[in-house]
Amino acid sequence: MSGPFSSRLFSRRRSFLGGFVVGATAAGASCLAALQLWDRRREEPEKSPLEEFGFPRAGAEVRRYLNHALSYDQAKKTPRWVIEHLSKDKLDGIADRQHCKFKPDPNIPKIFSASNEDYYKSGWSRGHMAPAGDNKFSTEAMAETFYLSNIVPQNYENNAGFWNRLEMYCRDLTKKYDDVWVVSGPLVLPETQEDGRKRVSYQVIGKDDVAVPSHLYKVILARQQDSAEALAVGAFVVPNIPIGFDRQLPEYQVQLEELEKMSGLIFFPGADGFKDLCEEDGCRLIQLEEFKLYIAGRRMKNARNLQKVEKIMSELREADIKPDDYLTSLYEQKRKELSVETNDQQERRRG
DNA sequence: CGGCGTGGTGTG
DNA sequence: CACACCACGCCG
Repeated sequence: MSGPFSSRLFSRRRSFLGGFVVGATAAGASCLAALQLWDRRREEPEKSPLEEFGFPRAGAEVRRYLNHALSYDQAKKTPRWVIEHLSKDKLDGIADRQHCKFKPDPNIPKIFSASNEDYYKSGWSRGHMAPAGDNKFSTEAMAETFYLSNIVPQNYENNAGFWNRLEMYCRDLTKKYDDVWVVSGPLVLPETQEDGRKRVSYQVIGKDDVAVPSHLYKVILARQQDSAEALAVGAFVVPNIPIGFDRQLPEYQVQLEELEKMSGLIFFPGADGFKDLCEEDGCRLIQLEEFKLYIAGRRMKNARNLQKVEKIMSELREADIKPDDYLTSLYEQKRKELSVETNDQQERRRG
């Protein structure tokens, strides 16, 4: 009689895991490797001719990282979906993207992986699905978002503009809701041709043929703790092209079921009775002036000399944007700080 | 916040 | 000497 460790049971499990290591820890990896070796030895005598070379397999279904999980599309060399959890405390930290590098995900077999060269001079930027900025609490977690398994080819302007504003909006939701879950991913949607027929076609880039999505989607699920109110959900489909600041988020909202039909995914199978996020919240994205003020603030923090500091302020003036209190105080603080340094340098030079 | 390109240094 | 890599500076 076969016990719980019968080769049959292991065989099923192995095919589910696809032979790849699932999980982020080295300990888990070596443990699974040991199981696979043991499994293969046990299986050997029972193999039927059909099984000799193994059955086709999809590879790892789900990969888990510190603050996100994803399903990887081995043909397109991009994720199918990426899910992450946001909360106020996770957005607070000192992790710095300047020390991060885009690189192939070491957990994904090379033949199924994209490389940086695929993106280089392709005309497309490397767009995060789980954003780096959601992981300021941990340098490790932030570094993991730079794995190319979390990246899709994205229009530059879209990435820095509309998609960036959408990501900021998701982070902003944590001020209003205790828990926010975000699912992001690429789509290749059919287009109607001149003859009226519909066709799916998409560009691929680099020697690895990384698929360029026609659209990106986001599903946002928000929950208020200690509240009897239903979960709020919003689904959005965004074309992978430049989108100006005059565009608002509700213009890109779709019914959750519509997106499920397009993507082939059921997003939150365990939940129902959703309220509409945009009816609940308004779904207001940051406007151009606010955006430029924010950028100016970031630049001000990084400024290394007085010349840069003044340049930031004069550029705002040219754009006819009045600095807010935050930027003004940052400016004065920075100016004081840098002029002190200049004095120190002068003293050192003298003596 | 989101990205890119380049020039200097390290390496075989 | 050619190449890889990283720090830094640049842009929206």
